[in-house]
Amino acid sequence: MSKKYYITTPIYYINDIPHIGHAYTTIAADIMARYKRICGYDVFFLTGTDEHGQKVEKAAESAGIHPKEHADRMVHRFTDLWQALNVTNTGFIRTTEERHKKVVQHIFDKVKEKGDIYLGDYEDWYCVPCETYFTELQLKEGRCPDCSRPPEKLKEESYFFRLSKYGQPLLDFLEQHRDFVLPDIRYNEVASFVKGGLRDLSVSRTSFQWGIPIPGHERHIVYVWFDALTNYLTGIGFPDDMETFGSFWPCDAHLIGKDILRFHAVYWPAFLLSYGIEPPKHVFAHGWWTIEGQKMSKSLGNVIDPHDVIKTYGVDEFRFFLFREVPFGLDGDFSKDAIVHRINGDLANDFGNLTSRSVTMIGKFLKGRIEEPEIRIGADEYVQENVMKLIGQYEKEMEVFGYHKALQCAFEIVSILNKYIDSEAPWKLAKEEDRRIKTVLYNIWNSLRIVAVLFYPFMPVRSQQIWNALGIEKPIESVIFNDEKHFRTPADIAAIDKIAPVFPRIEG
RNA sequence: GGCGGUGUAGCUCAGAUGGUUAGAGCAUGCGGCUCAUAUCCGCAGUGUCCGGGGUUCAAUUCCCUGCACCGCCA
Repeated sequence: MSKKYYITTPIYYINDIPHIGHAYTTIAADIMARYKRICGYDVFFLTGTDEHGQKVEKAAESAGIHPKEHADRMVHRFTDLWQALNVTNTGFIRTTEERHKKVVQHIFDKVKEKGDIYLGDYEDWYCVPCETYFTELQLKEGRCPDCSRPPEKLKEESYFFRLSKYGQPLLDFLEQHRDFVLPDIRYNEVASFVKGGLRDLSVSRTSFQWGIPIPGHERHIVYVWFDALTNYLTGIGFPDDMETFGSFWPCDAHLIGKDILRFHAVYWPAFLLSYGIEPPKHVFAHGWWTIEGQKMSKSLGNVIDPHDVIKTYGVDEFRFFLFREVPFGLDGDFSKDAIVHRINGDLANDFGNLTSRSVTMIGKFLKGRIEEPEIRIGADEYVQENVMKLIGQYEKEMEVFGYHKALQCAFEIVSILNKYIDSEAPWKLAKEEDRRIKTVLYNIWNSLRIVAVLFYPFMPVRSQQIWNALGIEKPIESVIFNDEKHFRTPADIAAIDKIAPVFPRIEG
């Protein structure tokens, strides 16, 4: 049985227009999925859409259509984007699917039977003109924080999840799984929230109808998080296909934005503990992007459409930028200058130009053939040793979502190769008819082949182009990483000649 | 108000169980090469390592305190 890896993104709210934030999480998951695949894992990569709730109900109503139809119209915004971004998800879940409804109802029932869900009253402040609920604390001097009008107190019958009971179990779990919350700077946040005491959680609503009804009490609709989080179970076949489910659960990683950490790191494991399913292994919370130094917001009109970025700069360039520019987990700023700078500096000048000069030299000086080296000196060994060392570092970083550092390792190799070419000057060796030119270009060819693999999870299309330029025709996505980590004389490759720049400079 | 974090070169950041010249990338200046996408390589820098106090033979690194900013919670 092959090794299994299960990674997820959140399910995105169907009313949202996909932006850079959605793209960020999903690409992050895709990078890991691709990486794990070339490492030999059988990967389940799940994403999807959250399609229930009052806002969807209202949007559909004003459009004069059924909420499901509304969702059907909107879902393509996400699926189209994932296609455009070359995202290789293996599953896609919509919370309006029948299979999901069954799972939510099943879990709800069981947890209720166990006594962890009970019927009570949910009290909140409701601002009629704004049509929004607020908690006592959100009110400003007893008035609506948005419009300053006095809200009404509404009491609604609601089911509650006995979260209060899970404080200690959660603390125990956190204590035993110090790497449950990643990056570790977020761990304390979660632990102190739990230590602060947990209140029971309202998990149903009667104020709207668009959702999953509670069996036997259909006036009640399962409320957002209980419905949404359960998708991670539905997506891999729970409970009908327990064989698949059992092979992928516990989930290796839920990738999320830092805004929904509490739901994933506190509520979700609590639900699972109550039901009796092991919590996931890791929840990784990443940061937020600002745009040209400003918070992204509809009112500022600076929300970025990923399709536009792709059109202007290219898919791989976009994917690359997001993880090269900012350590994964921290906040970052997306700006035109920054992405152009990265493309020109890292990709065109360093990596792209390295590829060009290497390929041209192999074509010009060796007639496009890589042969077994006859002699080898210290400089040649230095390159091999460092490439090996950096591959090892890269692997370690990838294991812990250290994408930023993993890319640094790849660029360290690029830098070593540029220096190597400079110091060994193959064009001189060619003139002098020195046999060592074969050694130098052999090393360069091999290192570049490996670097392309290191870049592959981030830039699948460009990496393939580089492989092709190196005379390798097989699809890079089907490689076994372990087989590529060695220097070797290629047995069967196409003749190597010139290539057009893989990463053209952006002028202006 | 509580808890946690951050404050290091022009910019973005790394770093040391305390100890010789505190680092990287980018930006800047100078030099070199010509295989290459006017690309690459080398050299040169500059820093009161937030302020104050303490521990120590020795602190930017540990402790206390102040200031500033950020995150989570109330």
